[in-house]
Amino acid sequence: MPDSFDSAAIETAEPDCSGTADLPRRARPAAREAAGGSGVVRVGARAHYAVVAMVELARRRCATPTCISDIATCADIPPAYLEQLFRKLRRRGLVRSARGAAGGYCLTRAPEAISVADVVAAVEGGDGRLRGVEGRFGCGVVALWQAVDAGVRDRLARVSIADLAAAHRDDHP
Amino acid sequence: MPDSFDSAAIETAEPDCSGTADLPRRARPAAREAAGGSGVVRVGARAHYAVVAMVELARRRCATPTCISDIATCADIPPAYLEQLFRKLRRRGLVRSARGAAGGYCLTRAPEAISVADVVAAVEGGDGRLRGVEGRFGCGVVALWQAVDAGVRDRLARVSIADLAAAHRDDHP
DNA sequence: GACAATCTTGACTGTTTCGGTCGGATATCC
DNA sequence: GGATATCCGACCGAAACAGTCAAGATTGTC
Repeated sequence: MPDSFDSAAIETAEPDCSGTADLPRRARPAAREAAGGSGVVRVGARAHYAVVAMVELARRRCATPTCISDIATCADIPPAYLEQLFRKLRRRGLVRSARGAAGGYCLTRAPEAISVADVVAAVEGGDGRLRGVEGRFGCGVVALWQAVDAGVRDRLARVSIADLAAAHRDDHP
Repeated sequence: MPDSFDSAAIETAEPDCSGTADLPRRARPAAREAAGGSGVVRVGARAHYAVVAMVELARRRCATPTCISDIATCADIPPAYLEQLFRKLRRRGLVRSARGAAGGYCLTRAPEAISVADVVAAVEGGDGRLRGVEGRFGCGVVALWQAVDAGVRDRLARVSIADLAAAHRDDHP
């Protein structure tokens, strides 16, 4: 992992990834929003779900495809919602799908070759650069926003799904 | 300016800050949203307006307070909207207000002592840390989001309103 | 003191985004 | 052919966002 973001500072709540198939799915916290503390960085459920799902997919070896409900129950993500996320991931060529019985998804590349930036861009519809504020009054201000965004994009591009999977394995050995 | 975010790469569209008091105010682009290119950094109108307004306030020397309509017309911000932004800035102690005729706002501290992070936090209601995703499944993922957010906050804390005002002066000498 | 300029406050509105769901169609394995 | 999966689009409620409005309070100026 290039940058050391200390994952040791986070409390480890073991997700109990096997016997929670029939917990009250409606009673879970509906809004899992993540508005930013900085007021500029905002990680929504979409991006978070997508990255977690990809990490989960990386943990399973790609011999046989993994179905959505597996990952959904394991990572506690609404299956129907995860489905439409995987659709976007597939359209971006990050996962491959197998239809029909015993179907599912698996990564198209090695997890080392998939960056978090890739995943987020796929699911957020990120077409690239910072939109909306370009070329307006306060050029210096706009330049700042763009520089910040570029920095974040650069950072996310340097972290791979494999990195996160390894960190996850360190937390839950 | 600590970090060099190249403001020279931005085209300079002179805002013509004097004779535009009566342009068709309703006909301007209504939605000035700024969703992020990285999918994680999002600068909305609130934060952008607030920073621009503070820079504009820093450009005027604080001998006499500046009224909202001045800044609003100059920076092309809806006055009524700017007003409620200044309210939040005042509650955070970033600006001081003078009521009555010939009233207005001015900075409470030197612009060198006000960071962009201060302004954004004031106007976004940012109470500090990244909310929402803490302590959930995918600890490594959460740690990444938090690290990114901390990096951005740190960067914004290192850029002062005076820095931006100077950059603006360089663009429009 | 009247007047005008300005801040102060809260409520209000219309649009967009977000998180999530639903129903059906299609493909594949047993 | 049935069970199991992906696929697809439409739909929904709630929240956030950008912006407006209509009062009232306060002060300088004439």
